[in-house]
Amino acid sequence: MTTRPGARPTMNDVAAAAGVGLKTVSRVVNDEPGVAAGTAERVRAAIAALGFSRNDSARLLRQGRTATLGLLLEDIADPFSSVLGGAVEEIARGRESLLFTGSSGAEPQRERELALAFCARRVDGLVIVPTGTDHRYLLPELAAGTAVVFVDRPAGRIEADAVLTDNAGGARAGTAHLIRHGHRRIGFLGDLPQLYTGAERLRGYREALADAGLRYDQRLVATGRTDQATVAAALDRLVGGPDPATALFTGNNRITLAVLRALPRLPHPPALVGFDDLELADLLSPGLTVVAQDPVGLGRIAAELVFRRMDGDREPPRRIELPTVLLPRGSGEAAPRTGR
Amino acid sequence: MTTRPGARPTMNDVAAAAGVGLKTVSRVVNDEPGVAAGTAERVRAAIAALGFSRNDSARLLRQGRTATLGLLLEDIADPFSSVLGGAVEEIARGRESLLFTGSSGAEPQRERELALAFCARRVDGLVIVPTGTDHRYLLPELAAGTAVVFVDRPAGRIEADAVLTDNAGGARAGTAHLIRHGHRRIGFLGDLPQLYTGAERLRGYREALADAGLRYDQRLVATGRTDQATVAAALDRLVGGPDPATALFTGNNRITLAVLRALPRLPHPPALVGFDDLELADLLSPGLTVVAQDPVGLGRIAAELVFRRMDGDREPPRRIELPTVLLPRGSGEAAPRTGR
DNA sequence: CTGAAAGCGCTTACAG
DNA sequence: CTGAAAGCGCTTACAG
Repeated sequence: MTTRPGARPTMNDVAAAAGVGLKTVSRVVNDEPGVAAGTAERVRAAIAALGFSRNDSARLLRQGRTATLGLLLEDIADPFSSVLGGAVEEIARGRESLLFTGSSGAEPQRERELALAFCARRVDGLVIVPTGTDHRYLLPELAAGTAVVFVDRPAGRIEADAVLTDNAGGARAGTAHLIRHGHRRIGFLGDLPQLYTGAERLRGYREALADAGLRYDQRLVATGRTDQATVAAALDRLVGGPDPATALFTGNNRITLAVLRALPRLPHPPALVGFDDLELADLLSPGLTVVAQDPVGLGRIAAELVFRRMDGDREPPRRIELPTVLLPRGSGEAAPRTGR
Repeated sequence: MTTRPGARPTMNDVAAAAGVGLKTVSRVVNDEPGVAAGTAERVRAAIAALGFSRNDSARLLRQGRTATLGLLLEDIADPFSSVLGGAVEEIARGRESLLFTGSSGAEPQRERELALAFCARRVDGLVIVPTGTDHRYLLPELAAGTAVVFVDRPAGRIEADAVLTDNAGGARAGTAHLIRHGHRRIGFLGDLPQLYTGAERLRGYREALADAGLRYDQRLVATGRTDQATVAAALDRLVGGPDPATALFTGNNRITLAVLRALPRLPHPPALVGFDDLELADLLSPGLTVVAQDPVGLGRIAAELVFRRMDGDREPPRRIELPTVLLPRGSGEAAPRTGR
């Protein structure tokens, strides 16, 4: 049976066609008990004849929930974001929840617009990789009972759940690894220290130096933009001069990639440990040694936490830190050239 | 002003607080003209005092649309899916549309469940990377006016828009590239030929052989599962024996990766061209020659098409094929060993 | 076993 | 300039 495009039959249409009340149709559609077999059969026939399917948006409006989670990433096209998102999706699936997904593109303004758009749709919960540093705009939503969990970076200026990587610990371990292999001049190439993860990783680097009794030398540290040209210039600075770096610790994936692309130009490539893993890292020569994060764990635990909050957990905001894993593959185990 | 958690003020609450009618609140909230300045001010004060924010789900129910697109990928965590999804997101953003996202995990059953769940929420349109081969379950939705566009693979058993890669052309070009470099024994490692993309790429491989007057030899073709062990075994078969392959064409990313991991074991690594690009492909040694697809283009064009349909385009279903690009980086330009 | 009425939070169509 | 009534497509609470 064909109806004109755009015209969907409703429960009312089914009720009329079957010659029953609206509520009886609702009972059949939702498999509620207490409908005579014959009545149910007529209703089902009408449903099939009209091609009826329940409008879940209307249903959920009446029920006062949306069975929907908002997932706000930095950039869905980025492997870290998408793997994290995949883990959130898997947990959400087990809870019969659909997912609104959006990317902030690292723009606080867009983060806010999207987060509030999700809330305006009345998502039951929000999992957010924040970009901005002031999340007071979410206070009314939190007060209204929306569950919000921050991932990868903590919330700014509000108290909220956060699931984070042990950034400082990871950077400390990666730097210590280079020190253990004989390096004393270790360069750090990182994000802007205004970014939470950037600052934490720099802190870990400094801690490792201090642990080993090495002094912190600002000339070995470059933080800023992560495009190829900027990183290449910073690299030249760190490995040039009278007392150059013999090893590098790179503070994130984009920087690691830029360094890898710039390394072939150098006569004496430094040892290298990168923060965060890359898909083909083991196939490079030498293999790329990294401090690996756990994006799956971040997403899974954040999603589990947001559902726990939705289930009524009213404990004070939690901060969970996931450990990193050092994966030695060759690039981080080279001895310093000057040490030979 | 704090309310008890879970209790959101509605327009009715605002109207009561401001001492005006419901419709006046609606006018102020939606910036409609025709409200006296003083009245509007009182309403805005009440909105601020109560912390009101409009429920867009309720609004959209009344308006008969959802301003939402459903995006069904194979696996959001996979780079191809996520890059394609990012392009869809960007187009959707320009149209003020939110995105429901889900992954079929290559399971037809799950694809169907998710697609129908999106439709039950009454998404305005659906962009779907199909896994199943029978999409008649979408006929009622299409009849009801939901815009549906298939990406990467065409729909099965229904007529619908499809935005595809020129799989056969790409595989043909990649294979011809190897032939041009002197190879006469070229192995093909591919997906199951039941999969659309797998079959098309095998077809392109055969066409290139025919173009060059080379005969098709089944002993040089392996199709099936794409896990490491299966691919490694197939590789051994193709490069072993009396008349081995001197070059390989790999039919997708997972296979290319598995081959790269297995290659170091071989005494005489064959030349290699892979279908689909990898992030670090240029940093391998030798660089990996690939036939690159355009996941951004696929997503963007599919999204533009779905919006055009939503805008009322009733032309017959379209099939759009995007070209591939051959990127020579070293692995595909090695001459055959036996030719030396 | 069945269904009429009210309501979820808004907008639409209309009247003053 | 303002607002009461009806309605979007369902469920809830209740009465028979």
